[in-house]
Amino acid sequence: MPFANTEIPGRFQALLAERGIRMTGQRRAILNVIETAKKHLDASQILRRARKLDPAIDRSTVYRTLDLLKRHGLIDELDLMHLDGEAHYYERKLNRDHIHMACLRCGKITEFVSDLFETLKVQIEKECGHRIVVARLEIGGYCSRCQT
Amino acid sequence: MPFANTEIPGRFQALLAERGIRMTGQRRAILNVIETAKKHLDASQILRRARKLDPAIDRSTVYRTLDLLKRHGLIDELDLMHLDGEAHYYERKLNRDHIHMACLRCGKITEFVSDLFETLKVQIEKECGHRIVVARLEIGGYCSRCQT
DNA sequence: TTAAGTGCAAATATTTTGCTGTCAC
DNA sequence: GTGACAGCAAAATATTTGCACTTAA
Repeated sequence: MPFANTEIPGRFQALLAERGIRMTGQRRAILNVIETAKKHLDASQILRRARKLDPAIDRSTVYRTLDLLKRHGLIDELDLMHLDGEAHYYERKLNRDHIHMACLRCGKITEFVSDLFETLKVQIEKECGHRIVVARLEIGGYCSRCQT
Repeated sequence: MPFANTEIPGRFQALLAERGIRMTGQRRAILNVIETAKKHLDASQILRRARKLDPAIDRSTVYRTLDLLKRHGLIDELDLMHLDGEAHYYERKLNRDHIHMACLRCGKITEFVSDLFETLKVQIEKECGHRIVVARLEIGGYCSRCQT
């Protein structure tokens, strides 16, 4: 197979290489899972999917890699209102923060970008003299389909 | 501004009584701790303080009471960017949501309210057709004293 | 070569649950 | 009196760590 999925040079790999971070098969698998995920995954789900690419991969490697990516600002950690247990969810950090809304009835997660949110962050930085590194706006409520 | 708490103690008790919730010595102790707290407390800290009022109180009673208060919308659960472990922090829910900003270096938590935040919530409700029950904006960054 | 990374097993941390006896109403 | 609540112990869930072996650079 000329193009195995581990060969897809994702953005993560390039960014980590730039910083001199060592690349391993396990990390490639985990990065691949996160980069191609179509929904928010928690550590267990990432482990399960990564094992399809590299069956021997260990749970602690997943946690260590998530920690690495967090420290390098490549992923965001979400709580999603703890709709389902206390696990954290992870997603690639994009240029723009987005807001997560969790439906308390059906569990659906809706994402949302907002200029007003960006303005709010700037206002906070100005008024408080804080430098914002990460901003997480999570909302719990009822989506349009679940309202009584 | 943080904990601008001008309300009379015992407000929780009154609100719970209104709803026909049974009042026990243990609950009174826990409510008292949360109502008089001057900083955000996690479950273990609440337990420790509540035991000064009622030494036999159990950890599971604390969790069950916190759950009760959450369900009745009397307290908010915070993560505070998981600055110190994975525990949750609790605070009385006030009329107005406030934003929590955690300094990633010194750990200081700063709170503030913002009209723009209120506007943003209204905008989200309108544009997405969601009904917001709880909105949590948590920010990690560096406070004015900790900036390099 | 060798520091960084990994697997494994055990430890920690946080929260939840089953059960039985107790107490607020 | 009775249904809600509490204490206890054990389980469940989520994450971290120590250590010896392996591997990327």
